[in-house]
Amino acid sequence: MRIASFNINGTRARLPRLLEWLQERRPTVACLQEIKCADDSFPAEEFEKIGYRAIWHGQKGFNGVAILVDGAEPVEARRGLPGDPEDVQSRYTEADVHGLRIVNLYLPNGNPQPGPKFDYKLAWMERLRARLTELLATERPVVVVGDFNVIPEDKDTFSVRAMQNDALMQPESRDAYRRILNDGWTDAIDTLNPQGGVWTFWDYQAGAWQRDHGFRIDHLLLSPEAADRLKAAGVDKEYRGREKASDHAPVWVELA
DNA sequence: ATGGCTTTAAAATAAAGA
Repeated sequence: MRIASFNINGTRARLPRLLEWLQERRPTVACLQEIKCADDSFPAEEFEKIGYRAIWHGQKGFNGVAILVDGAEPVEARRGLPGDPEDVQSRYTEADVHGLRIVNLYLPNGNPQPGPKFDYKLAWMERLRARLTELLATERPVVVVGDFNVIPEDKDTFSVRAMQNDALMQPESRDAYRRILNDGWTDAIDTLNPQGGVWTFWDYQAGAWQRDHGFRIDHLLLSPEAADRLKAAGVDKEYRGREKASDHAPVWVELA
């Protein structure tokens, strides 16, 4: 089965592109971020028409995550990241699909840094680590995907210098990501591409796509029970070059 | 680069993104 993650940057603006990708690539599970719509305006029926059932956690204007499953009903296991009752941003959802726990997240960007948005990002990452530790303890296959907004290492960006002051690659952001991995998660794309140079995001500005000025911030993390089943992982890069594309490309992992 | 585009919301600009 193939599990994909795609920051689509607006469901309505991107709907034809999204339906096209689903039909061409047919992932078993498609996790979406930045659906940018309220719960009652998510176009679930458009996905049902092509055979996908969905759960979603929307928010008017920005954020928002959804999990789509080919030919089966995702069973919602959690909505929202625990640890802060004051946090109302829609960035986290979990579902059970075919014996797997799927975690879909949209981690806060954190810019500008330093500042309250960066503090929120780091606090969110600690809350995430706490929740993922609970999931590791279940000793079940768990797949954690999404837009992490973290460039894990220097090999994951076209230019360290261009990004050096960005929240995505501050030492605090990287350390928090590393702490999560060290708990026992496998970064699927990094494991299969240890040399780096794999991008999942290209800015709309400054001809970043044309110059291949990208970086890797969309990640697929596997619990040990899921990592045992890892067959392949990759980026559907060509979708970034299409008309009205998102600034992210889909990423995916294939499990036995 | 002190955001060079692009989205949403909403009716002209503003916020947010990475």
